[in-house]
Amino acid sequence: MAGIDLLATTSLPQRAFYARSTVDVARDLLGCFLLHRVTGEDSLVTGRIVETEAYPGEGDEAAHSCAGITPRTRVIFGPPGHAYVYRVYGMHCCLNVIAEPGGTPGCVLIRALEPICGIDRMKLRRPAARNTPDLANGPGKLTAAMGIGMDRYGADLLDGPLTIRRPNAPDRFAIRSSRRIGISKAIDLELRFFVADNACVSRP
DNA sequence: TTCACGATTAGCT
DNA sequence: GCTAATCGTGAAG
Repeated sequence: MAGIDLLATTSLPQRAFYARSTVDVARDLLGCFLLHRVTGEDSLVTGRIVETEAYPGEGDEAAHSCAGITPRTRVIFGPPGHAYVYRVYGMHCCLNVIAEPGGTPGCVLIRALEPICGIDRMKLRRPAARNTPDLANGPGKLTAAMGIGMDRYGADLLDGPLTIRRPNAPDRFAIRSSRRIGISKAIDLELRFFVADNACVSRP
């Protein structure tokens, strides 16, 4: 089974992996695997991260943490390696990974996944998807496919139902960058990173 | 209390 | 390419 193989060929990054610059974490998360044990389900759903965006908290007008510590953004100022989940447009959830040492804001938006395990359950949660790449090729799509909701706000990615694992022998792939998508401030910064020529990226 | 606005998606022209 | 759907958040009054 693919799930068992994944646990043998990948490992859980230490806290220090996340306590680095937001841009470094955003680039290094490409090719890593996101695993989720959905409440009420007995097996994991997993996907390979193929697209991310960096939101360095300091000096980035587009970052939510730019507003300072509020009930919604407090987790961004907390220890790294935790999940920042927020709701956009009143209907979709987006998943971020907290980066930088504790106290320094910074997070990485996970924008797209290549579905790996639990594809049948992803399809049930994403009836609008016409094919497998469409299941998680967008920030709102991947949280729906993976069953990730606001109940994962602040979840520790090193210990809990939501984890990220790195390949022990990373395969070589080209990384491309571009401007971030869907924002109106700091639009010139090239802080979006994605795997080149991957069918599951939200846009080439 | 009120109000404007999204780190989006799906469906239609 | 255009737009409706839909509501929490944060800033202003």
